[in-house]
Amino acid sequence: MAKPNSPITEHLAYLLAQANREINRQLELRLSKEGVPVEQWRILKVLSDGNGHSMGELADAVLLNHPTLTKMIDRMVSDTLVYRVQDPNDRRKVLMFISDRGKVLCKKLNSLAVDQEEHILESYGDKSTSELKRLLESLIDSSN
Amino acid sequence: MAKPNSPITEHLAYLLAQANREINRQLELRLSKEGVPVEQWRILKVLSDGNGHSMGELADAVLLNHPTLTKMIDRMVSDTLVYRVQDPNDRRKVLMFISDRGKVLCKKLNSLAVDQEEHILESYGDKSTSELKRLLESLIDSSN
DNA sequence: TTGAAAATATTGAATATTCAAGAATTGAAG
DNA sequence: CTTCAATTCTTGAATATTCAATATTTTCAA
Repeated sequence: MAKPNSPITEHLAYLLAQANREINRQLELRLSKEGVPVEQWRILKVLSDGNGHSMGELADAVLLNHPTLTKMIDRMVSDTLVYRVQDPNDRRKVLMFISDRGKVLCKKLNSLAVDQEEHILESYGDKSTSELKRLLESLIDSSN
Repeated sequence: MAKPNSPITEHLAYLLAQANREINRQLELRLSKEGVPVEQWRILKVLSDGNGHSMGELADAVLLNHPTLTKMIDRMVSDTLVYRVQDPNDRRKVLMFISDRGKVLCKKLNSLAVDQEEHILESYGDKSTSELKRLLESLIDSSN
């Protein structure tokens, strides 16, 4: 008998891509109110601990390749949202810091993002959301 | 008292992006054995039902914008994996079909993808995987 | 101490994606 | 019928991303 080839919509990789696309689209829509791409919000959020973060560290944290990050940071420096400082302990590294202007923007973006999370909680449910988060974390863990 | 700003790693949007990136990276790695990007595998898989699918339908199914799909299909036509036929019932539409060569390739890709799914099942577990799939489907549903 | 290898970030060329506009066809209202 | 709006797909220009190569600094073994 013929093996019924599972449709693409049943693959985990596809479901993840689809869910990610949809949620990201919604978030993008909100952040566009401030004219900021999702990646820049991530960068600002990571830097908003006030510490310096190297480019490599940042690239990992915000899920961008090094060259892509470099060019995005160039733009953000032009917009005076962040600034570069050479790491005094290891001069190969560049430490990124958030500016005051960046902090102000980040706050606005955070509340837009919180809006979205709340909207998800409403339509999707408290329980499902936290369970999904748990499973995603554990999937990520098990992939390393 | 200060509101502790939740780190980016706790946002659903971030967890989805991270999981998607990782799983996609793994799949990419396997499919690269045949030199095919993930999106092309999706296209072949959708077309492998043997029916004609319009570009709009395909774009939705494989999570690509229209112009991006058009250009990717151009490449696949050059590689004789798929071909275009004008829809006789609505001449605005183009129906895409998979070629014999495309079918052969798709089979090979399917087994590479199955390898990955099995690898995930092993390291992540049967139960978690099906539960995660269920939650993702329901998230996608609730977003429409 | 020196010199080769590793780590870090950036650059430039090649490639891919996106946005806005265009061409062709259909639908449907007057 | 005719015309105008909507649908479908493609194109070209602008933008963004990636790959490979480069420059700089550090590490570490000989």
